[in-house]
Amino acid sequence: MQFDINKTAAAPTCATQPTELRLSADEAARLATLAKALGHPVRVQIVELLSRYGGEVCVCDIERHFDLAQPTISHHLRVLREAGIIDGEQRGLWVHYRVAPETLEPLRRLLLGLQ
Amino acid sequence: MQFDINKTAAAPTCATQPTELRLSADEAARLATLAKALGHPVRVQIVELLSRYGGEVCVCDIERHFDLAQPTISHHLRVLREAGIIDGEQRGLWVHYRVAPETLEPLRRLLLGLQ
DNA sequence: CCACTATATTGACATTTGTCTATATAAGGA
DNA sequence: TCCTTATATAGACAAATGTCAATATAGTGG
Repeated sequence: MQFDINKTAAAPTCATQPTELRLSADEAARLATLAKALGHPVRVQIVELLSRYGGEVCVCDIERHFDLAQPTISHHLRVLREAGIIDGEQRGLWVHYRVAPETLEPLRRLLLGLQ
Repeated sequence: MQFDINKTAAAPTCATQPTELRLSADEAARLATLAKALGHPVRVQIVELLSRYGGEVCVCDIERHFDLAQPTISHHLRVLREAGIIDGEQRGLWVHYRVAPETLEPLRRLLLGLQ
């Protein structure tokens, strides 16, 4: 066995207090999922739009606002739906979407806490 | 020229009112950038942590909370920094990060509007 | 049952993201 | 000046994302 004869004096240590996480891994993952679902301009527009026309917005109307193929809009609606941020309801041939009001509450609380 | 003799009766149309976007493309893009930067559990944890220890958190401390290689943490800090959500300041060998309080305001307002 | 319409799904493909290892940079102390 | 440490950057690579064309699904009405 050898001594480490080249060992130098201990480096100065960082002066800050050690911190602790408050969010569980699950909470952080849930918040990240919500934020990620809002992380595209088209989805931001869709959610903002739905929020102002409570429950009465048809996919055929949403599509008009974007220069994107229909399956692309359908994809963005699915991302929001799977995150629980919006809900769709069939009405005859059409589907109407609305914002699910409770879903974004944890993210809202996070952002208010960061203030 | 031909008549379309197979033309059927007009389909029923969707009964909902046409809607309008309120966000400009730039506003939507900015909001999406902020949300996307928060769209990873590690970044959610980092921002929540920084918000509770205002301006006094060393990278060396942040790293301790995650089972990830140092460059990976550095990458997440960079994503948050480039979105303007956090700022870093060199302190000797160390770098301290803090939340930039104004940056997330537009996202906060969006979420409050969705309530 | 058949034709038509609105929306969703599938599959392909380029781009972006998250992670790592290796290396660079910059600050401090001997 | 040289060594050590903290953090950042570069590069590689697998996985996820955004887009489209093609197709499937489901509802309406003849």
